[in-house]
Amino acid sequence: MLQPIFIRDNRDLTLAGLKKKHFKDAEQAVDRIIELDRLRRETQQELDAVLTQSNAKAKEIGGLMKEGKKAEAELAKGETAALKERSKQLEEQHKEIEQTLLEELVKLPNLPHESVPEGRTAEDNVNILEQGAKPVLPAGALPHWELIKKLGKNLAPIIDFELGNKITGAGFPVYKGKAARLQRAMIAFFLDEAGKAGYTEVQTPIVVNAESGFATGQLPDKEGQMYHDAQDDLYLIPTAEVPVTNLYRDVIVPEADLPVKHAAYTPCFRREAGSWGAHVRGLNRLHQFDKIEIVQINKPEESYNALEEMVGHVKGLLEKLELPYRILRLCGGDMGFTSALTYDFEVWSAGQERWLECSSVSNFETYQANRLKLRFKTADKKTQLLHTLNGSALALPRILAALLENNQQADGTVRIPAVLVPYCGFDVIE
RNA sequence: AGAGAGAUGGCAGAGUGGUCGAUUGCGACGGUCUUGAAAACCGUUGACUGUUACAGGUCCGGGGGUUCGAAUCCCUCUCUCUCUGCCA
Repeated sequence: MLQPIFIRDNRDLTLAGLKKKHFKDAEQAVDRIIELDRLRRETQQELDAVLTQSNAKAKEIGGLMKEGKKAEAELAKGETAALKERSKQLEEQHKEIEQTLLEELVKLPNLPHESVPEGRTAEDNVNILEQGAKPVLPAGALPHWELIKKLGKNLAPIIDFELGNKITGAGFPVYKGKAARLQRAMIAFFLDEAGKAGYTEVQTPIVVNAESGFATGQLPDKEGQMYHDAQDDLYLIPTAEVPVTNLYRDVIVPEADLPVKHAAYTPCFRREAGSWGAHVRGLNRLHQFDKIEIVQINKPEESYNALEEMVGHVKGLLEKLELPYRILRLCGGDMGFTSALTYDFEVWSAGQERWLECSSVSNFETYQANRLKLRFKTADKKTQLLHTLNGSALALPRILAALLENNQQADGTVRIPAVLVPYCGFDVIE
């Protein structure tokens, strides 16, 4: 959430940023916020003045009572009625204005960093790096949803969508045998790599309350994308970003503890309402998937270095997995609501001859921190909002798809990259 | 799930209607002393809002109420602890 004080001091900057994100009716929204903020302060000042008077009166009466001057005290009491009524009125007004202001603020997305390219759709994202050679597949190579049917011997298919349909529904596959083992291996590998890079592992709940959803920006913006348990008003997390970042809700972090770096493995749940189509076969889009997330909390002046460090970490993972990938700097129109700068990683899926998004690394600057009330104390003892960042390192299903497809061999088996062999205990899936 | 107790500043822990934003202890920070450190002593030490800066205002789990005045009384919600039940 943007701060009203920033918006009022930087109206043109705000408008330019919103335009880059293709936010509709920005001028109207911004001016309404500025006006509401002015009203809020005006009402606050008037209310404060009334409260000052009534506080003084109450003290005066207290003094009189102590001295036993009952008659005078009673007289003074009579003078408080008008003040009381006025303060009640103003308080109500103030509360209402504040509520409206919050509702309006919540509608504004984060402002993009200056390096964010102009553009409206994924077509306009800027390819900043392409790394690794696309493999040349043997004759008869298949996309993963075909390939899995031929793998697993008596367990075939090793990834079973039909079984998932039976016990839950579409988008909830069942992994069997070496597919299950390979996923477990990747989880351990990714967590170990994060640990080596200084990220402290955490295990958090995977259902969260509405406050948590609000603080990281999923609510109210993405309400319909999360599974919701109405009975207890809890949400299944769409990403570990939500619980991990919320560990620091309402926290003033000692400067010496910065940067905070965490890694977490969790299942992720996404309703993906209305996004099913021809391109989402197999593992390409699921309602439940596993992901290792890295999260950083850092001082404003350090956060873009941290972002680069996170990008470097994800690059390292893909290179160790021997997967060709590219990095895109997302354009204003394609970025997330809460992000100031996002890099997407896409892995080459040779069986489909497509790029698949497998990681998204973002700096949210103070947008989440403002909602989280996540701050630190500067050397001159001022409290200041921190910056939050996160990235996938990595999301499993599309990595799994790429591993299966890219490593198909002429004999129909799949080779496992060397780095995972110690983790899974086999070097080929047949 | 049933019965009872509780929720106060970084922590511990006072405060049951009137200068209480809150006694005290610990911790932290600054200073004196010391070759240095410890000890001792002195001082400082919450957040939000607001102002050019003061001032002012709000916050004692959340919300509501009583009162001229609430950390203190009432209602309600949430959470925690103890006992009983159930249970991976």
